[in-house]
Amino acid sequence: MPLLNMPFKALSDPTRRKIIQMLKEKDMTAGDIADQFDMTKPSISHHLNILKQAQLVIDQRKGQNIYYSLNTTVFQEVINWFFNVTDRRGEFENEED
Amino acid sequence: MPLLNMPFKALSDPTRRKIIQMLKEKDMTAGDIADQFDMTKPSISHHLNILKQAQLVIDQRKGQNIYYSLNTTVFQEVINWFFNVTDRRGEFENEED
DNA sequence: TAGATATTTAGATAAATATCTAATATAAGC
DNA sequence: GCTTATATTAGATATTTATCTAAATATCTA
Repeated sequence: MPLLNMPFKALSDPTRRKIIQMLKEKDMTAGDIADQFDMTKPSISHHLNILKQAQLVIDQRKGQNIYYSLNTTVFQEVINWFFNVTDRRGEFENEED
Repeated sequence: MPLLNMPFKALSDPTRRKIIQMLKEKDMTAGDIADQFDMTKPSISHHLNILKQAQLVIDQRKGQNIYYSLNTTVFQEVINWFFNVTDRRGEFENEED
């Protein structure tokens, strides 16, 4: 099954895209992330889990907090998919997906 | 509402991504597209409609056939979203979405 | 205009998704 | 060890989505 399916699915939700953009600025705890949304913590936790499964973010516990940060490697693969479609291409051919 | 939401949603489905990649190679009729999938024509028609609403494809009737082709302008905006996240950036800032 | 071909629209349904509340886990501090 | 703070897991529910069959629309041709 397509490697890129999970990241594409993960990025199809506006809340998750916003989380990505927040993490671009700085690493954040789950709680700090949740505070930025009009949504319960379990809901945000669910979104973070989907981002994590798609390998778009990494989590790391520090004491009571769990810090989330971006994992840009998968983004590169998604960008390559777009390059392939628009013919502008990255470094390597990518017939994936 | 985020301008990029529809294209992101549209691209979250593997069938639709495959259609995009087929259209990258050449313009195709709805029927020819449907033939490449193990799925009914109405289902493909539905997928084509979602791609059209997201402005990722354009359709044009020619006689009995309706030809679909890529509309790369919106792809560029999506790519810019990724550039913004990965800090590699396109030509303009894009705080959209 | 009747029949054939290409495609979409309508309506139904099963599966996936986003969200909530309540309960559980994990760590820190007294 | 108990209490508080942070975060996740479990379970329920409403909405969205992908898919199908059947019906409708549009175009061509004889």
